[in-house]
Amino acid sequence: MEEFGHGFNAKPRCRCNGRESASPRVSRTVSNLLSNLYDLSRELPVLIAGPTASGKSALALELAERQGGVIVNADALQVYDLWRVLTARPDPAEEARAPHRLYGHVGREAEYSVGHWLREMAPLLRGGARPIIVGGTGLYFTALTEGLADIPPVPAAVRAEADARLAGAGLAAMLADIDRQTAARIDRNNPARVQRAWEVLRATGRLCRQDGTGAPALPLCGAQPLVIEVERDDLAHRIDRRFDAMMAAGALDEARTALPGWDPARPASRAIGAAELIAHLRGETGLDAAIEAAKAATRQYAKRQRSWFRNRMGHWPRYRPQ
RNA sequence: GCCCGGGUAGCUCAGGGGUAGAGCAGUGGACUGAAAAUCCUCGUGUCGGUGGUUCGAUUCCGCCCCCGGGCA
Repeated sequence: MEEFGHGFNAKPRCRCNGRESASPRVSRTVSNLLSNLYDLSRELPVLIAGPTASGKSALALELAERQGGVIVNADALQVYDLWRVLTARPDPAEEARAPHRLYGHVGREAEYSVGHWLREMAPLLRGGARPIIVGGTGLYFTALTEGLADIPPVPAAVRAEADARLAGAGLAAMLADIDRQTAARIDRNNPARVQRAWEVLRATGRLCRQDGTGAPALPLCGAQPLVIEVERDDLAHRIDRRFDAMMAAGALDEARTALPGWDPARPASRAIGAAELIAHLRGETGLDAAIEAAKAATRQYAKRQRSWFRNRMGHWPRYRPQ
C-alpha cells in the first residue's frame, strides 16, 4: 500500500506521470496534521479544502502574500458574478492583495459544472505562478485529483427534454429508460442521479458513465493538499457570525438585485441564503425567519461537506487553525 | 387571592391507565458535469414535582411549583 499522508517538507513520494495509481481511496488511515502552514513548498500547487466559514480564503490569502502564488477558486457558487457578499467571495480589497482566478467570472444564466471548471483549471496548472486552489466543493477537488470521465457536455435541448420527462412521466419512467447496468450503479431514489444517467445515455448513447475516467489533472502526490478542520459547534458559531456579517455587508441588496428574473432552477440561484432572502423580499417570510433559515441551511451544507471530506478525502492532511 | 388553559425529545406540539410520537433542529451515510445541488438513514425522553387510587400512572385524583390569559 502506498502512503498518502505525506509530510509537507518531503518531496512527493509517488510518481505523477501516469502508471502509479494514485488512488487515494485505498487509505482511510488517520492523516497527519499540518502544524505549520509555512512548511509548504513554494513550488507545488496547494489545495485548501474545508467547510464553509472555516477561514479558507483568509488562509489562502495569507499564504499567497507570504509565499506568492495565484489563488484559484474551487467553489461551485463563487464562480457566479451574481453573488459576492452572499457567497463570501473575496472582496476587491482582498483581490488586490494577490492574484485571484475563477471568481465571479460566470454569468447568472450560464451553464457551469465541474467539467467547465476542470477545463479552466488546466492552463493554470501548466505554468506561471504556483496555484493555491481553495474552496469547499468536494466534487471539484476529487475530479481534479482523481479524474473525471470524459463525457461531452449534455446539450441544453437534452437537459430540457429530461426536465420535461421527469416532471411529466416521473422518476420511475425515467429509470425504466435507462439500461439495467447503469441503473444498478446509481441511487435510484435520487432524481439528480437518474436524470444525469438519462441525459448521458440520451446525448451520447453511452451506458456506463464512469468507465472512461482519465488521468487526473493534478494527482494528489503532485500537490500539497490540506483540509481545514474546525470543531462542529465552533463552526456553527462562525456560520452565524458570518451570516450576520453578510447581512451587514449588503446581502439583502444583492438579493434585491437578483430578484428581477429570479429563477430558482438556475445553478446560480442555489447560493445558500438566496432563496431565503428572496422569499423575504417577496413578503413571504419575516427577515429574522429568513436569516435563521439561511443559517440552518448553511450548517446543513457544512455537515455534507464534512461528510465528503471525511469519507472521500480522509487521507488528506488536516489543518486546524489555532 | 380566585377562575380558566398549559407544563411531554434541543424547539413547536400530538397523544393517552399497560413506562410514548410527529414536524423542525441535529447525527451518520451516499454522491464522476446543476454538487452551496440531490438522495438515504437514525427518535429513551426523571411525559413539571410530590402524595394517593390502581395489579400497573406520563395518562385519573389531591397538593405544590412554573408559564400564559381572565377576574379581583
